[in-house]
Amino acid sequence: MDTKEKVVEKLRSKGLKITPQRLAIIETLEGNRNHPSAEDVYKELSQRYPTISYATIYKTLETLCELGELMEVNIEPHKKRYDPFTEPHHHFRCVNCGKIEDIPLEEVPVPPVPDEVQEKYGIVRMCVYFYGFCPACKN
Amino acid sequence: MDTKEKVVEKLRSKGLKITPQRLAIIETLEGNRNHPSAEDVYKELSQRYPTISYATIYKTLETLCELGELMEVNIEPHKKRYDPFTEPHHHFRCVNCGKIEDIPLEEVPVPPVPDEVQEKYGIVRMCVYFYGFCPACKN
DNA sequence: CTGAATGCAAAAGCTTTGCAGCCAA
DNA sequence: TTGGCTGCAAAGCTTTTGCATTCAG
Repeated sequence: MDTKEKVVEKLRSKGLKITPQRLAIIETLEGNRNHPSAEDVYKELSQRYPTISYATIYKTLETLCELGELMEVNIEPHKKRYDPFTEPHHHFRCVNCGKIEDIPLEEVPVPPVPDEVQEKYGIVRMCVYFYGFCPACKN
Repeated sequence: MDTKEKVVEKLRSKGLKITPQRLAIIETLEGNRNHPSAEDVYKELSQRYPTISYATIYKTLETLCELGELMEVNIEPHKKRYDPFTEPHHHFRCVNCGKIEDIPLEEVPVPPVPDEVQEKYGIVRMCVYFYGFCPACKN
């Protein structure tokens, strides 16, 4: 995700409205590396905005995904997580404690998709998920 | 997944019971390359076994996963799918029609996880998901 | 002013659970 | 005989939807 200012700019350029709720959600996400779920965002915001609703959270998160400012991380069955860090990278999930971490491309290099495959399937996205025991849980 | 006979053998060796429902589920899965969901299995079996329940389906699918005879495929955000073909391979999902296909390792080779990463995270599983437009939907 | 966004409540979709009765071993 | 399994119904959890109200532009 870009800076708050740039995201606001992008919203405006698409004719979307800058509401206090959207601003708050963007602020919560800016620089967030915790892969928050909708619930995480709701819990954090409901202190400041007691009347904010899940409907608004979900719709705004979807909007930000459509703008390319946010990525869905479906590493957990039945719960979407969101990642404001949209540069290509992998994800890891601890099967013991559930913690999710980024794994940089450099740590696990993945060669580009061969042209035939790219052509055959019109690949638009590739997700690599790792499961294991995080350093803290390896005991 | 192994052949029906071997899976039955494995169940028996773990002290688990061979029920008609479990047999039917195993039969449905044997050689199935469609990545069925619990609902798919239920719909197929409820003709033959009108009283079979989702509870039984889900529990049996979980049991087979624990035995290593089945793999969860979480390529779809809100629906678990199951794959009896447990050799390493990738998955593709058409963002238009939802069709799921296997992509063999040979088509998109992925180098082994580097030792440092393997050590640091105790990786037990790696999933690679591709999204795009299947040949039929590229129009 | 006006259409888009919000928030509530209800519903939807998938999965899990509690429990009484049943059956494989 | 008996502990594990089944099936029903209910509940759980996340996400979506309908709609009246509110508000940004």
